[in-house]
Amino acid sequence: MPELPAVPEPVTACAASYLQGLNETQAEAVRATEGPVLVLAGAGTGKTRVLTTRLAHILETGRARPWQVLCVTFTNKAAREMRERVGTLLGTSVEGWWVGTFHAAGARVLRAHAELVGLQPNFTILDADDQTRLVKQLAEARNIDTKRTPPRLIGSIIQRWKDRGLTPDRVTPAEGADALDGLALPLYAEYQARLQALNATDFGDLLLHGLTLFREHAEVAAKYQRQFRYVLVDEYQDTNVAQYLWLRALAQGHNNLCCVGDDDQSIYSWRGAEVGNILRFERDFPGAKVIRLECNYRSTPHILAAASGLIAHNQGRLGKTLWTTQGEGEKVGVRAVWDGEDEARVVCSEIEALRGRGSALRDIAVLVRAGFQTREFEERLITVGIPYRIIGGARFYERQEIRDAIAYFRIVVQPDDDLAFERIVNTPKRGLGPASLRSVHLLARARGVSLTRAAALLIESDELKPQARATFGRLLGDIARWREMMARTPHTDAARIILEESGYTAMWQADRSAEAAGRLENLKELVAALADFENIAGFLEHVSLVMDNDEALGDDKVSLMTLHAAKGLEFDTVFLPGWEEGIFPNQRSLDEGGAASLEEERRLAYVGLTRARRRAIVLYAANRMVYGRWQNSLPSRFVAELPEETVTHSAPTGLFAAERRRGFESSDWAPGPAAASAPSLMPGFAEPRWAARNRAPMLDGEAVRIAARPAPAHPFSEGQRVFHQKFGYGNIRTVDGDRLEIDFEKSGSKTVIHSFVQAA
DNA sequence: TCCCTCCTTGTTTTT
DNA sequence: CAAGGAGGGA
Repeated sequence: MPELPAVPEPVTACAASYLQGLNETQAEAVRATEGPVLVLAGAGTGKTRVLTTRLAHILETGRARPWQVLCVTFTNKAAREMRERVGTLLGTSVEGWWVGTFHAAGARVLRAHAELVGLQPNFTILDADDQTRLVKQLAEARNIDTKRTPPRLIGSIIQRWKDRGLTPDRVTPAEGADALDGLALPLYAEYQARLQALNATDFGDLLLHGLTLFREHAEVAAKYQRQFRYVLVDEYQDTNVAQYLWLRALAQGHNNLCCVGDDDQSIYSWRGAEVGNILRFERDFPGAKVIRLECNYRSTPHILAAASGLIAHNQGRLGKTLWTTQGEGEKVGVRAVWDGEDEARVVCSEIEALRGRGSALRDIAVLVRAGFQTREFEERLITVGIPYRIIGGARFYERQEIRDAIAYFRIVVQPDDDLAFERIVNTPKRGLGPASLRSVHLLARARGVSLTRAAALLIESDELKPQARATFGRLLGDIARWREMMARTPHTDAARIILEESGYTAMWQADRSAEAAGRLENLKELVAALADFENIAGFLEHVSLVMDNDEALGDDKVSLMTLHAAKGLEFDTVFLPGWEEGIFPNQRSLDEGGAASLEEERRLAYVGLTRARRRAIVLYAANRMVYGRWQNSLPSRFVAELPEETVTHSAPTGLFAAERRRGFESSDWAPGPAAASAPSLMPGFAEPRWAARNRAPMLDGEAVRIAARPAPAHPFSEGQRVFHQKFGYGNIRTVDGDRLEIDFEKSGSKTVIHSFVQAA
């Protein structure tokens, strides 16, 4: 560890109470209210604290009233935290304040002036799924081969333009001609026209329309510029061009813009974030004050030095020197393993060891580069019976059943919602196939009316086959009836009745697949969630903007997630598996973005390391199954970039012979002699048949722990039928203590711990 | 309309 | 290898 600067003096005398406990730099960032300020906040330096205190300070000192401060973050989670902390700090409710996500603030501005950009104030906000379906329709109408040019790709190109603040008319002809051979730009224009016709926006529009609004209606821009005396921004390194322009437009009046961020944690360039925004801040806002928060309150010196040494390999950065007052702690473990299975085994036995020493599982995380890597860990965790949760993945409202249910609510509240209509018209199956729908579409297009309207017209005619006609009639009748019911029935009841009468619930009840039970659970949860809202319309209003799936971190479980999902979180112990060339840094990323992408991958590694409070363990495997093929892998270049004095290497004998010259064996991770000679100590686990000879020896006495595990009482017995979240239904073949061998109907025979199954 | 088979394609993802 | 989509056949 390099020499440490002096411990910052805590702010005490004469300071307002909310400044208590801040260090001098943090307090400076709070007090520097006037003019543009960039707070470069390294990982774990208390940036949220600074931001919330700053807001409190502005209000407490009477510099502004609550509605005169705009405070934006990226995620609902961050926004929620901000609101809670400010509320606590000031002892007031923050209801109605401008504290929220970019998109929520954007929507709020837009709702107030929707007509000025050709929308009605009650416009709907579409999500990614709706967008893609819309793009697909438009592409098909143009006879574009959607197999060769996937709608998703077109959608993402449109999204990137929006990220850059470009409406179709502002995309340069050259660029337009370039994108998908000139296909994308006209589709973008059509897409925007279609959204307008649907009275809908996508997420990008919430800001993009705002830009148009400010540009074309100076009086509106001026109103907000006057109103927002202070503008505060979190995670500034993640802003895209549109957000930058939007902020700049709003902050222009008083020029009191405070952006907090860390260029070293910029990991979202691939979705439009511009590191340039933060790097350029001083040029964009002349006279800007830059304050660096460099005192880290989270990690041990070794972890910090490892992360700092690694990130120092990046060129384009503003540079910070993080330091801490904490005592030494453990070095970062760097551990070589044989293959992915071995990796999962090693991590899990370490977790068991930590648990044995009194660590809570909630303080442990496994952070991977890509989602698929969690699978091996899941399997192993299930096998040894360690509870875990996966953070990220499919969000609650993105699940099929939730989206279907919401589409039902949407069509009832707003019968002209074509996207909702299409979604539910034949779900559950009613026999309304593409053939009958085609006539509805044709009529809708010809008359310029919504699909619901068109269907209503059609059933008055003999256009349709009698059966389709009757079915449409029934559906439209149902929708009208539900609509009426909503007016006089408590909305949670109404929701449940809609899902039942539509046959949607029954559809899943009849489904024998493994997920059906879970989906019904989710539907129940959805109905329960409705209780938090005044009515269904209010719920729909919020659902697209503020429904996330943050599983409470409260339960005592190990967390599994991607490095991206880990940003902003911290854990005592962090496992960082898969540090191999090709996986991390990710090959695809490198191929696409070259040197810039390598730097972003490195920042990702930096984010990963700095999540750890006390322990970080990096792992890499000698062999990895990639797309069903075994291949040898090389340790990630990032491994070599960790300063030697901050890490402890270890590898089982025989692995990575070349690296051993760098002193791999002299390590406290190395297996003891007993383990080294006991490859057969692996009850129940198949040797990789292709390499049994070289198998890495058993480590950490894991076999002993498995054998010695006591068998707690549980209610399961042989032959019993059970249900498992992941594997579905099955019958218990044998019971071995707390381990059950189960023949699953869908997934074959698996050994699982009893706590993961329930009686079926 | 449904089911089966073949083929393609495999990062990260908020709002 | 595994999953999801598309297309063909019954």
